[in-house]
Amino acid sequence: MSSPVITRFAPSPTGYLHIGGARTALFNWAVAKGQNGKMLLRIEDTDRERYTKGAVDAILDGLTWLGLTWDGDAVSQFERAPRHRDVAHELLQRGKAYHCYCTPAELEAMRAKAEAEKRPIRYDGTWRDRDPSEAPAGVKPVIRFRAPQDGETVINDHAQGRVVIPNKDLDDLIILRSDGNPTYNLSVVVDDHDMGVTHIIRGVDHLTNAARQTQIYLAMEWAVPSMTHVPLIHGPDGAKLSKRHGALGVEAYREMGYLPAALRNYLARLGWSHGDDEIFSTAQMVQWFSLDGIGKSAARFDFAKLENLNGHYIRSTDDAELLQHLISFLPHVAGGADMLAHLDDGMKAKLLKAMPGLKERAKTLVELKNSASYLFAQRPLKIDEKARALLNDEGKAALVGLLPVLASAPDWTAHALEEAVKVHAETQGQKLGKLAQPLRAALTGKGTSPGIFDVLEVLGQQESLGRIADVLT
RNA sequence: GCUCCCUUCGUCUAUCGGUCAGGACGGCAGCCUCUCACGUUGCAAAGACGGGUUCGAUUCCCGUAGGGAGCGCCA
Repeated sequence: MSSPVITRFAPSPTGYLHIGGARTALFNWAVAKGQNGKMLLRIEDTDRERYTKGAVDAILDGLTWLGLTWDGDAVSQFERAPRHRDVAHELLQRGKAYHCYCTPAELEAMRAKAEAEKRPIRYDGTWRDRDPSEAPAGVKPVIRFRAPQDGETVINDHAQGRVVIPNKDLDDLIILRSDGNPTYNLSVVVDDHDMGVTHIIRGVDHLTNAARQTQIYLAMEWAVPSMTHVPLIHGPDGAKLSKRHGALGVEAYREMGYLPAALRNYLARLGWSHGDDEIFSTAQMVQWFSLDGIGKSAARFDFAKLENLNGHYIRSTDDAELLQHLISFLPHVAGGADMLAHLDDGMKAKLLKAMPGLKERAKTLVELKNSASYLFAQRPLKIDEKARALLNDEGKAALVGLLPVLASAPDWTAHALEEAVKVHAETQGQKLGKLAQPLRAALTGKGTSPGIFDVLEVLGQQESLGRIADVLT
């Protein structure tokens, strides 16, 4: 019986779930699900100056929206500080750590000097072997880890391979601040150990930390977990993903109208692959997912591909389910609240009927919402004189003559109504569609059309339309 | 500056020494069509560069160039 797999996602509460973090969470989640293990959640909230409750909630909301569930309660790293302190002191007793009395000013000077002399910026070990009796009065010491100076530290990484870092390049890091609070690298090691984490999966930006953390594991004689450092996600221009690329947190993707399933699928394919498979269900992904499939190089975020994928998911989602997605999406988009206010049971039924036609041409929920807006539009619709002038009597007569045909249309979508017109036109040997075309162009300027349905409304046929509506509903 | 990592079509990627270097998005062209969309057919498009190893390198090794990450009493 092999030991259960325990992964963890450990974000710091920055106020949103970064898209890179979302992918990291997805990978952790997939590994845990696929191995029948657990994914734990730990909030790295030790920086109290930045901490806010809202920032934590944003992360939890993001994960929840994405459908990534965690096991047990979220662990607060801050609350575990006493335990971290204990370990720091144990390290002290083991001779693996020591007090350092350098002041921040001295350290700053040390760094400046090293930089000026173009030397690597590292702590010079002033207090590493100095007798504590020489400690200056009135200076609160920090505790530094006594890192090995010779040899090398090896990280056997599932994504990066065997990474070797010379120990001479790693200095004695502070593990306990002068105010008695632990620092990140210590806390992470202690927490991962105490939480029983077997697999650490995080961004490559932690690779150097992995080396320092490995040294701490070794000093405590703890088993080093399996490590996987996944490459970062870059913006479309190849630079680090940042604010100017628009979207940052997953809530932004939500607002842009992407479906969680589509985002999961897209994110999974960014840095990970399973042969030529592009579109797969989350269940399939979980089944296929393997740390070995993770690549080494950074990937650029491609909105066009995400959009294409999202369109696919919108089209293949069940109508009723898609309606639910749309409804829960509305509060997050401009103008959505207004639509939501008019969404009584009757409107829901109409929307549901219209869904087959609507979803075929929507790549995002925003587009779905916009194209559905004709159902909510204030009647009668407006038409300008220019457009009206373009309609000759022949065209009017032809369109009005279509009313009976429209009444027999199978559903409420503009598209379906147009199909009915088409069939009629073919049957009658008339090119009625051609008549509607110039009007549509005139109404819309260009681009998407309101459809025959709205065209008729514009023509002042509300009464007839009312009758059609009765027949249809 | 120092350490580590990366480099296949524009983008995401497949390939685990021998392939006409495959797929997807995007692009272009055609079909379908009253618009958009969907669908569909086809086309263009890649191994950064230079050395090795080998009968044979995209694949293994070294170097160069370019890119990225890290180097806090932040996480």
